[in-house]
This record gives sequence, structure tokens and C-alpha cells, in this order.
Amino acid sequence: MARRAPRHAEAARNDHALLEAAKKVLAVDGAHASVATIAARAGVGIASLYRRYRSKDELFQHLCALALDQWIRVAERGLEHDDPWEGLAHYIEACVEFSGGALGPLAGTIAVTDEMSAKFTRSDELLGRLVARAHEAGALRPDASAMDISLLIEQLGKSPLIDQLDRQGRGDLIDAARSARKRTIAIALDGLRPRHPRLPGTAPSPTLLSERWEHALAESPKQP
Amino acid sequence: MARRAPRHAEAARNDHALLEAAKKVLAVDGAHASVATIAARAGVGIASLYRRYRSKDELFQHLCALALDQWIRVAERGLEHDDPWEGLAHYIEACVEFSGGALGPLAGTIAVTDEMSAKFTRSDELLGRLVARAHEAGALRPDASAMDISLLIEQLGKSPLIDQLDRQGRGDLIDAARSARKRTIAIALDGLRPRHPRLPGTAPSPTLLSERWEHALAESPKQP
DNA sequence: CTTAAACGGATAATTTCACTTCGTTTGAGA
DNA sequence: TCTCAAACGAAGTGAAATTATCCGTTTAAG
Repeated sequence: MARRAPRHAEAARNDHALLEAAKKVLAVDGAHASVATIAARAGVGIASLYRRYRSKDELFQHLCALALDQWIRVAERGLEHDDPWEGLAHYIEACVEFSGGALGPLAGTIAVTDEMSAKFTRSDELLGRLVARAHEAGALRPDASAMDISLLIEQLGKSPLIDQLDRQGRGDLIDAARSARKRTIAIALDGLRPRHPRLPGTAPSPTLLSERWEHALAESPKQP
Repeated sequence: MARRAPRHAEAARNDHALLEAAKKVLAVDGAHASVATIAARAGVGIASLYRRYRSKDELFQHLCALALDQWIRVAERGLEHDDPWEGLAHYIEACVEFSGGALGPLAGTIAVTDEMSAKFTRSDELLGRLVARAHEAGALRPDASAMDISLLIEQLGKSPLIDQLDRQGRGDLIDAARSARKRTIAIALDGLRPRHPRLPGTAPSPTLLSERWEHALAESPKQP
């Protein structure tokens, strides 16, 4: 087995730094994050990125799979909670916190791997159980569906203000922005409790969030 | 005064179409919306854009001024409401509705004109009155400040899902997404009513939202 | 008809991007 | 201590995108 890893440790460290940087840059720059920016933020050369991932898309796919793992893990921990409401609330807070919404802009720009869709299904199932449990306990307003929760997480997941302060290098204000956001999240969570007037319309269809990952259709038919 | 406007009507129509298109494209493409895309969406040539605005920035500044007008008008209408809560709720819904959040990504990328900052001040003052009135009537949770409301509007103002469906040309799903969003907004509004546990931390400072418009600092010091 | 104002799209100049190539550095095993 | 494959960073490359200008054409008021 000998002679395999002259600089194995550094390689592993770089891989981790790359994924961390990609997540951050994706959150700040949106769908047009560039590989150069990601590599720079990770403090590595561009070649190190391409040594590990054959293309930008492959990096992003891997990132999605990891994020889905995180969602699944958080949902499982939520289900372990004795209090159904606390379990759901912690799930929502955690999903929002680790900027899961950052991957939203990727939808439609990369192909969905089998691994991704399997994890997507699993994550959905766990959320369904979290929500059902909260409904049974009367801890969640009865007219709020799992889809409503997913959309709420998506809506809260991105923080335009924090992302922009980040881009401007205003590190001094970011703490304030972060705790301000905690309050916004708390307001939304309070809105999920029972004893509120009925929500408008009917619960949104679950296809809304899955269809978006289909590859984009032709946009501008160009004819000569 | 004769001989002044051979094609005045068309010019006015184009101007309107340009602003409408710019708002839409800005919402969908974010800060890197291109003039070509805007002109195409408006159905006019690029030259028509540059005939009216000396630069991309000037167009965006004008757009900001118009959006601020809209905010001010909506706040004034909110104050006309007899019911303080209804007034505030309609204000929030309206601000979220006309995608005021679409201008968030512009912050820091264009210079702030005097006109803009004057309108910003006026808008802030009106929101302050709306919130104070709701507080006095006990219709708004006492621990929610005007800043919290502004941040909530900002957070709800962008809809990643709708923007993306738009980009993909999935017009069939947009209605569903829009009514789903109405529910998310309703949840957040319910979270603003009284009789909820206290919000975490203290009310965020108002400087948070004004400082972001300062021009970005130097980011990457390049030396030869 | 005349003509000034407005039009749209091809075009230029610059920038940005994904990806490659290449010479250098590193550290585990002999 | 010495070797060498694996890993590294950064300059380089061609294609695509972007802002803004130029120019021949169209329109409608007088």
C-alpha cells in the first residue's frame, strides 16, 4: 500500500476549505459565483479545485449532497426531541441558520444526481413526520402544511442584508445583522403557533419545490 | 413651441416599458442584470435606453427614486386606514407585493443621490408613525420595532422560488408559487400580533439599513 | 413633402469566466 | 538523508458576456 500520500493531510484540509468557501461564496454571489472566487476564498489555487472536481458543476453537486445530509441530520435530531414543537422549531432554526437557502439559486443550473434525489426524498419524509407530530400535539397551527414550512425556510434562508454587508467587508455590522435576523425568524415562528386566523388559499402542492430542479427549458428561440 | 415631438408618444411608452422591465429583470437576475436583457425585455433597442439615461447607474438611480415614491405612497395610504393594525398590515403586504426587495441587491453598487436620501428619510418617518400608532392601539407586539418591520419586509420581499420559475419560463407554476407566498406572508404577519413570547435580544439599530448604501470599501488591494 | 426626433441593432472595446498547462514544493518511505 | 510521485499555486487561453457607441432607417407634426 506504500507510496500513496506525500501530502495527504494538506489535500484533505484543502478539500474541506473548498467546500466551506463554495458554500459561502454561493450565498454571497448567488448563481454566478466563479471558481476563481471560490478558490481564492479557500486560500488554494484553482488547480486544486479542478484536481478534486472535474468541473464546476461536479463541485456544486457534491455541495448539494452534503447540504442534504445536513438537512436530514437536523430533521432526525428534531424528531428525537420530546416536545414536538421544540423539535420542529429547532429544525427550522437550524435549516435557516446553516444557510441552506444558499443552494436555492443552484436549482435548475445543475443536473440532479441520483444521490441527490434519494436524499431529497428522505429529507421530505422526515419533515413530514416532524410536521405530523406537531399537528397531533396541537402545537402547530392546523392550516400550515409541510410545504408551508419548506417555503418559510426557503424564504428565511437567504439574508440579503448579511450577504451584502459581507460583500462590502463590513464585518463590524454583521453581528448586529445576525441578531436582528434572529428576531425576524422568531416572529415567523410565532406565526406558526395555533390560535391564528386561517391562512389564505389552500396548502401549496409539493411539486412546487421539486419541479424547480428540472433543467431549464429553452428560453429564447433564436432563428437565423 | 412647435416642432418638438415627432414621436413623443412612443418615447413615453418606451420609457415606461424600460422602467417596468428593469424592475423585473433586476428582481430575477439580481445585481448583475445587464442592459441588453433589460432593453430586450422592454422590447426596445439598447440605444433607446441610452438615449434616456446616460448610464446603467443612472437608470438604476431613477428606478430607486420611483420605488421610494411607491413606498411613501403606500405608507400614506396605510396611515389613512382607521384600524391601526389593518393600516400596518396593508403597508407590509403592499411593500412585499411590489417586489420592493428587488432593489436590495443594488445597495452599495450605485451612488446615493440627494433625491434618494430625502425620500428614504421621509419613508422612514412614515413607517415610524405607522408602527407607533399600532403600538399605542396594542395591535402590534410591543417588542417589535420599526426596524424589525423593515427587516421583515426585506426578508419577504424577494421570492427566490418565483424568480427562478420565471427564469425557467415555468409560467404554469407561477400562480401556485404566488399564492403559496401569500400564505408565508400571512404567517409572518400573524407573528407580529401581540401575546407572543418576547423576541430575543434588543431591537436592531436603524443604521443597519442605511449604512449598506454606502459605497463599497476597497476589497482587494492590488499592488504591482 | 420636409425634417428633426426617435428608433433598433450591428459593433467595438473591455472584462469575466471555466478550465489547462507548467514549473515548484512537500513529505513519507527507502 | 535522499528520492520522487503527489499535490501545489499561478499565469495563460480562448470563448462568452457586457457596457456603451455608431449609423442607417422610420415616423409623424407642420
